[in-house]
Amino acid sequence: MGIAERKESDKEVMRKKILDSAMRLFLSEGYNKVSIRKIADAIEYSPATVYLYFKDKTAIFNALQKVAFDKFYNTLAGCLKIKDVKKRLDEIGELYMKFAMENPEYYDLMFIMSAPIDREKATCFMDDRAFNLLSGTIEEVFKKKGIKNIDVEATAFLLWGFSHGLASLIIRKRLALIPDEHLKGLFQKISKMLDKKFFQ
Amino acid sequence: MGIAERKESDKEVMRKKILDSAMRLFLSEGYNKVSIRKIADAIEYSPATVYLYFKDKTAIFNALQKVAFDKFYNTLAGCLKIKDVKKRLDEIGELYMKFAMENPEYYDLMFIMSAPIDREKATCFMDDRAFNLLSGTIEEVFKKKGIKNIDVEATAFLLWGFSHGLASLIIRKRLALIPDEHLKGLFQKISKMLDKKFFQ
DNA sequence: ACATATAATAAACACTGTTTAGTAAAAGAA
DNA sequence: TTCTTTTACTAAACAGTGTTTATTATATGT
Repeated sequence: MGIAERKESDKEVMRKKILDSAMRLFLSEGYNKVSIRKIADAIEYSPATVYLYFKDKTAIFNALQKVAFDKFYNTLAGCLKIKDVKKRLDEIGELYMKFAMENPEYYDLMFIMSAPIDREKATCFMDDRAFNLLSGTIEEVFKKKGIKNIDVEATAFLLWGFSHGLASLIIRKRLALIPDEHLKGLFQKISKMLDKKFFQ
Repeated sequence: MGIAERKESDKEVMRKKILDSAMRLFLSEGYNKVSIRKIADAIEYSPATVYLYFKDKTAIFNALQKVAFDKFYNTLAGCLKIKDVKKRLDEIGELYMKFAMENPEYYDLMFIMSAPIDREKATCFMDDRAFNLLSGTIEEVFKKKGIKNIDVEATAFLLWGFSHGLASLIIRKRLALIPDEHLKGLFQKISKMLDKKFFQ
């Protein structure tokens, strides 16, 4: 059955080709400017061919989202090289905002964009991996510091909620009137506040 | 100059007619499904006529955004009937989330949607009115409780950032896997945490 | 060599935002 | 009132969108 296998791998190659083009277009021009025709042009096939490999445009969207989540988790996982759990937690915050600011299109794709989402798949919930990394680290910090009366899940949601709130407001340009400098200072000030109140 | 005035008021009537139709369509079908042709159909004029009253679709978007911000501020201002400033602050939080959950399309329009935004206008920055209401109330609470070493602006951003983070994740269905019950409990838990740490 | 299954596509359908050129009615001037 | 000008409106077109269908050429299985 060598032919069937080769065909299967050909299909994979083609799918990857489509996704690569889609992601390139997506990152350079934004989601709403990615059309099936442009993707087809880029890979030098007809628009209809794309539909032989993906059910519709949202199937492509979902595949791209998976790519973004992988990149996102790999970035956050960079914190694991830091052994001090408190410093590791700080690093997660840093890496989270850095990722959002440097990869706004990826961030948009994962957490903001309103293209139809697979409610079946767990990926809509931040990506369990990343959330577990956060709450796991918080738990360790609490353990190390002997903090007992604070709910870990609630704290994780507070930190994530705030970070996402700020990141999404910035990405969607709702804080465009506030100078970058001021915003950065604000974020650091709030981080210190939270640190003082919750982790000491 | 009676004629010129009547013409001016006719123009206003027409603009309002367009916006009413646009908002109705917008609330019932979502922004991406509002087309100029549908608006034109609803008011029984040709699509081209719409362009005599609004430069383009984003001009309509901006006008609708203004309507949403007015409704939003009026809702939040309901907190002013409460005299106890601490309770008033709690009420702002309640009203904020209630507004977001009950009017997701308005909320989207104001804070999430990525249609081009007037960077000139202050409305992109939450709407100064609402933000001032929040930070003003926080300031009063701090004053009343004799709290001195906490930055008011930073605290306001923390509360807003967190609330918006959660609201936008819910509206864009990134928390769809978490049962409503659990989510509600989580929000209340976090509110109590913040209350204990920052306002007592 | 022939039949069948597969991969790819041209063309069409039903939409979208926006512009242009043309028309009919209203307003202003004589 | 008559004539000209301005205004309000629209049909039709342009260039784009996601998606489907019927058709063709090619590769596979017998």
